[in-house]
Amino acid sequence: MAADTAAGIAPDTSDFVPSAPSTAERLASVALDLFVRRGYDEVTTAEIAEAAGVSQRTFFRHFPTKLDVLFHGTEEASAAFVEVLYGRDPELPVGRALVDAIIEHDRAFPLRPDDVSRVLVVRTTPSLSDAIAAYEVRFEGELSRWIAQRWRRPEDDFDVRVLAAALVAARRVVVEEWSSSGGAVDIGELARRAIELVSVPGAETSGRGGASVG
Amino acid sequence: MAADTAAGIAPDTSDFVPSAPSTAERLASVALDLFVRRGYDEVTTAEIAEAAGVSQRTFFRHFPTKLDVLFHGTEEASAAFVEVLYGRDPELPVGRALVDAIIEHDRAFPLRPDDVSRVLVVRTTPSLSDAIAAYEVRFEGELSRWIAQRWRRPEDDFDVRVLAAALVAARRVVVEEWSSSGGAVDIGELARRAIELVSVPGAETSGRGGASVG
DNA sequence: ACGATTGCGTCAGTCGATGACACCTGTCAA
DNA sequence: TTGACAGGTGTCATCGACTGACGCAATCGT
Repeated sequence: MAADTAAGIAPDTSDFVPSAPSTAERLASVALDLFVRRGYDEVTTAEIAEAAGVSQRTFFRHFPTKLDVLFHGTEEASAAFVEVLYGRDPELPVGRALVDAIIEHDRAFPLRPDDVSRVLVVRTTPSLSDAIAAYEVRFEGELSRWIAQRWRRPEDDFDVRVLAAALVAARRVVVEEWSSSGGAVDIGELARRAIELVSVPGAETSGRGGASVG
Repeated sequence: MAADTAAGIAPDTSDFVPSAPSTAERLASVALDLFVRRGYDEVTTAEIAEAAGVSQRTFFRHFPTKLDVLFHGTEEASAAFVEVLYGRDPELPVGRALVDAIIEHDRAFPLRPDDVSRVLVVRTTPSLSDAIAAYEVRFEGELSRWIAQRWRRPEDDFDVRVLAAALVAARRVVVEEWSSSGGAVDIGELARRAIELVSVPGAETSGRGGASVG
């Protein structure tokens, strides 16, 4: 029966119709809509599946967990951010480069309506703020790799891990503050301020000055 | 339930028998043992309940979630740490006071066998590291209050939240590093090093110097 | 002694998540 | 054309965390 909506369009070799959302797309879209209207916890995966016209089993074939359907579509932005990060001038201090990356990424990936909805859902669901924290921690590894490369130190170096953890945490607060304003405030300004608080500007350069890292 | 250990002493005029573990105590003890032996994910709440001689329903009457049974007994230490924190000299810079608190708390609450087991369980259960992150975030609020008081700023001040988040994250790495060594390394040294990396020493005092925070 | 509280058992049910099996459809090679 | 194969799906059954409702028994306060 799902073939009616999806496969029915496939043989259509004429002009491509952008309105041929995949099952995953439909699930994510419908889910976000339901989450916004009734709250994350009040919506069951079975409901989402039904609203998308598929079985619950199919839901879980596309999204390993309920949380993943909420974050569908954010992976590209995350990956892009990492890329921007590695694109920064290796001579810049870590903090400065991170601020630059946040600003540039904001330009390349401005807030979309779906992002705003997502933030709304997260902010109105206490149990989700925990999940967010867990999500963020995964980014720590990524940032550790980046810092380790710049400092020419191993990834699991204590200093590297500490700074990565601190920066990820600071960035989380920045994004929180920013997204709770709906993207109105200048994220670059927030980032600059936050990172000045957390890392000594100029103390660590690409080669690591070692000034304050005793 | 707490009556057995604390208030239970009042009516108990005879000798107090320490070998009268409450149901919660028994559940937690049995659970930790099972977790260590077979892994957190391989042990069901029903098993824990059975091993403790109660029904599964009773398990959930004592512990809202499976995670809570693992962390049973850590609340006191956490509360004590907060107390130590507020006991620091208000004139000390935030970073320095935090390091002091970590050291003093370590002296007052050295690692117990159960703590070591807990760390082992957490470290061998990937899905739990996420949960840990979530747990840690709750501490952020506490630290925000503390910093806000020292800086005489509101709790939800941006700078306060950033520093709190960064410090909690740094502390998490410190505790990770320390507990993965079984408590062998000097946690004070780790803490000092980590916090020097994250906050400018001497830059912010009780009144906030504002030197590098502008 | 009596009503209230507390602790627990039992039963049934919800919800997230997974495994097993079968079906249908499109593709590609023989 | 035929047949093997893969991808996406439905159905059924089940697990495991967790909750609500009801009832029983020991204990506690007055």
